[in-house]
This record gives sequence, structure tokens and C-alpha cells, in this order.
Amino acid sequence: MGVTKTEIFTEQQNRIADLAKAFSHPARVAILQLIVERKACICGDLVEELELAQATVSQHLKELKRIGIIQGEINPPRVCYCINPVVWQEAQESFGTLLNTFVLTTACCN
Amino acid sequence: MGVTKTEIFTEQQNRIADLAKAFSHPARVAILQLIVERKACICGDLVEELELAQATVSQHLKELKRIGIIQGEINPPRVCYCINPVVWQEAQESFGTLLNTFVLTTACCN
DNA sequence: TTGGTTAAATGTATTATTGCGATTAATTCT
DNA sequence: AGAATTAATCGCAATAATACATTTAACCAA
Repeated sequence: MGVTKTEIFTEQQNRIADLAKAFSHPARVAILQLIVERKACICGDLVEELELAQATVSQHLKELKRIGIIQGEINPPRVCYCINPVVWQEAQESFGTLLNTFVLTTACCN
Repeated sequence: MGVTKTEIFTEQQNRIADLAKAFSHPARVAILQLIVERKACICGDLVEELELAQATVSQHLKELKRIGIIQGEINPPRVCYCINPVVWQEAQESFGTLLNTFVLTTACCN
């Protein structure tokens, strides 16, 4: 996306943006939902469920791993992915806090 | 980003991805935080606070408007932006529900 | 060793995103 | 009417993201 000027924002703002990226593509939402639903998933199962090529799924998994919200356990020749509870909880708290800063009664300029 | 295959995902998954986009860039996080904090913001104030050009801020505002999470009231020659309570609540519920599907006790493949 | 299986990595094409200068549009104020 | 103010839009350059075919790597089994 062109060059995001991360240096002019706070750590917190950059981290929230990064966590939000985990959910900002429907394929990643679907992947996370499947992993949660089944407790864990091997890559091949995800490829079967989603109508996406193996390379594409693998790339989304890589991005989710970069963010930290999933972790992969190598179980040759498979890799089993599961939620990283620590980061998942971080997401819960971050979004929860941010979304709760706005209270409905203090709405608007209308 | 290449062509996201929205048609192979559910409405819900696509909507969550879209809502997450509101938070997936630190500038937009900062903008939303400022609007919430001050109840409302005119574009010029945001440009002053953030070290970004007016055109850039305007574009982020446009994206946030597209998603629906903010709304702009024209108050010439200014525009006053504020949170759209309906969509904000939708985000609360969507993320809340999704993030609560995972319970810590049912963790992992480790 | 030789396959077979699975997933990561690589390379490529395409499209989206970011950021900004410059321009334009809309509306006040004088 | 003319000047000033404010924000949207346009156009551009640079970079990131999507998607996939193909190749590579890692491992097990026979």
C-alpha cells in the first residue's frame, strides 16, 4: 500500500492496525473461524474448505503467523495450525477497549 | 491487492473484513480515536493533529465513510465528522461475537 | 534409495493502497 | 463581485497485497 508512515503513530495504534489486518480479508476471517471451530487445522483441510489455491492459503497463514494470532506445529508431513491464545486475548482486549471508548449517548454533530 | 474473491465468502465474512479495514491502518485508528475523544472533528483539526497531508487525511475519511463507521455533516466551509453509532455498535457486536468464539480452555495442538 | 505426500517458497501478473501536490468546488466574508 | 477558507477530487509515483502455477524442501514409507 504505498508507504505507511508507521513512525508518526503510537505503538498502540500500529499494533491495533496490525491485529485488525488479521481480520481485514475474508479469507483470513474464514481461516480463523475454521481453526477456532475445529480447535486446530492442517493446511490441507483449509485448502479443501476454501476455494483457494494451496499457495494462496499458505500465504494467508503466513500473514496470520506474522501477526502472531496463529501458530503452526510441524507434524510431518503436515502442519497443524491453532490459535495463539495470548495474541487472541490481546486482540479481544485491544478491540474491546477501543470500541468501548465510544458511548452511544455522546454521539454526534447532528 | 489483486482481486479478492469476495464471492466465495459469506456476507458476514466480507462484512467483518470490511469493518476490520476501518482499523487496519494506524492513521485510521488515530482518526477514529480523535473523533471519539472530541465527540466530533472537523477535517482541518485532524490534519493539524496528524502529520499527514490534507489530501491523505481526506482519503482516509472517505474510506471510513465508505465503510459507514463515520458520517460527515457539512457545515460550510467545514465538514464535521462523527461516529455513526449504528455501525460502531455493529463493529462491537461483530468483533465481540467472533472473538468470543474462541475460549482459552480449548486451545491447541501443542 | 526411491517415491509419495504435504506445505513452504519463488516468481509473476494484476490490482489495491498510501501519500501528496495541485486543482477544483462550495461556501462564507468583505 | 472578489477574496478567503475549507475539504474533496484528480493524477501521479511508489509500494503492498492477492492469487496462482510451479518449484523446492522436508519427511515418511516401502
